[in-house]
Amino acid sequence: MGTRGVIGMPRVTNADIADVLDRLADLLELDNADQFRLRSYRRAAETVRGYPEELANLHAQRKLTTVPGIGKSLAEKIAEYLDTGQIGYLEELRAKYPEGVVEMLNIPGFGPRSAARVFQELHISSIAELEQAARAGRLRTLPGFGAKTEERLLHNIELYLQASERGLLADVLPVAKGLLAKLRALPEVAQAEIAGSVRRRRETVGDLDLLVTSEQPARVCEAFRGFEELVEVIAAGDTKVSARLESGRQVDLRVVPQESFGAALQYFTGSQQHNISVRYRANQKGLTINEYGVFVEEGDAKGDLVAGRDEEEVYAAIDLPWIPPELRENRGEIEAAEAGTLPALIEPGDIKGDLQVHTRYSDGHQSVREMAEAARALGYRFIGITDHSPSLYVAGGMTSDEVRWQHDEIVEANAEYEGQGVKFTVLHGLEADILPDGTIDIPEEVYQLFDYIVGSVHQGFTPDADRMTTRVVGAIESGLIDFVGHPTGRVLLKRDAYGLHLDAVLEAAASHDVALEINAFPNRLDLCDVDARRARDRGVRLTINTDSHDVAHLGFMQYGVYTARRGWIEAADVVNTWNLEDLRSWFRKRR
DNA sequence: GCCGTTTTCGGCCCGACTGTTTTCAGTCG
Repeated sequence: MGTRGVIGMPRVTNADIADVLDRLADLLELDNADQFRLRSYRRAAETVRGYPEELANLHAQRKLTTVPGIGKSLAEKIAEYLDTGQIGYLEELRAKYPEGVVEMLNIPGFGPRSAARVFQELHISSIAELEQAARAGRLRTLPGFGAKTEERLLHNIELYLQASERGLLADVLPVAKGLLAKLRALPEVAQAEIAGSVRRRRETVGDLDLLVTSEQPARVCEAFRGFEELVEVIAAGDTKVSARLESGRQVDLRVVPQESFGAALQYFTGSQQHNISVRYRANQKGLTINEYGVFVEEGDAKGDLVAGRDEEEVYAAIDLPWIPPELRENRGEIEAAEAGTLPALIEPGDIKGDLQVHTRYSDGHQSVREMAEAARALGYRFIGITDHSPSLYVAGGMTSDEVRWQHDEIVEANAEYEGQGVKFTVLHGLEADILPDGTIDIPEEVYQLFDYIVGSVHQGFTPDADRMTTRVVGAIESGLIDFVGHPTGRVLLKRDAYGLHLDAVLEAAASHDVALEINAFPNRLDLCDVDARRARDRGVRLTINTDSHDVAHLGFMQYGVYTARRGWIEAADVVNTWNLEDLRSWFRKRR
């Protein structure tokens, strides 16, 4: 932030712009701005983060205000940022509130009103100073702050400093399912579901939301508080419990009556922006929606309940079909639902095989045969073995001799399957390095043995987006590779994507009919949802693969499918949902 | 801040829990 947008500097991405808008919103909160004005900034940030077109391009065409939620004022600020790398208004606010005060907003239970007050009235401008003041009992001099507030604050500062970060979906989902099973086993519980971002299958999640229906909500809350997984109860009433897991992750349980289940599930699934749009739409129709149901609006009196038992009913009340949770990000799903153009999303069962799998020939843990058998057990029709090419020494890249031995093994396995009448095929692929000079690491003398080639970047990362783009586009145009593995190189919670001009990559992929991978490994999920959607919109084919290095990894396929669903992807867009014959003839086109 | 087949002004989603302010503001989701 702050220095982008200057000629010759890395291109400003939508994510950069979204970050700036969020930072503006943080500062405006401290400044006690009107809540609706604030919402405009937050909403715009979320829209921009998921927007399929680069705002930098739109700005060049003077079309920023075509983005929903961006009017004259925000367009000017975004334009200023794109042109100069700065926003005067943002700098003004920054001068007013030190960075340390903005950071206080991250402390649980300590919001903008509190942060602004301790700064203005006690001149506290960092979390360290805040902690000192609380210890010294100086905060209670402020009206509304008591000893208990100080005590809680100190505890919450500890929590923030331990940074209970977002977690990978694959780490949190099993925990959520475990808690769900325990809730379902309670005699007072009628129905229980996971809600929140976990249900929307976001790639990383913060809190965990659980929803239960019961006639005896207080008893359910009581029982939940006793779960051994909870190390601390943050807040607890008769219908709601907030607690913390040992990992530091917060869990929120809500209990509602059965007739409200659908309304509550819809509400607690979010996203917040999706719900705002849903409720606004309800208001337009003379209805009001809360977590207990859809009601006819009748002034101040509680109107008649018209829906709420299940989600279908809730959406039907506002004349929409049910919308899959993965799409509920306010990225056009409501408009698509209204127009009857929601995608028929890909499902895990559509996948017929995994096309990126490693064995002991490079850095995998098992043999070709063991991986094949594990894939068969999953009900697949084929598996593609793709060990590393020679230049990736660190990962045991194969020599040409090893490629031949592996090939013999695969031929033998296939012969055996055929002899037994088993409809299962092992494909021989290669994960070839796209080298820093743009060439692709394929041993020429064995090239003809491969059914297909995956091109991936593993070394020579550079922050120079132009050079990275040239490399990847060059690989696509070489005619040698069938798809690009983990195209942006990001590692969730660890490493950002190397800068890549995705538009150029998509254009090349579309015109050369090269697919892009959605790598299903839980810390990659690369392409991400938004990029996958952009690819699909450009007519680029996709493939979802686990990049397994162990039989246990084959089960990661579900996470790739979730990401694809969040990217509005249908089965036909994904080459490994095709029949083996169709897939093979697509591979052969290139040979 | 944005937005407009009821509006270019006046709307903008809604409720639970906490601490302390005896009627509510702040925070969160």
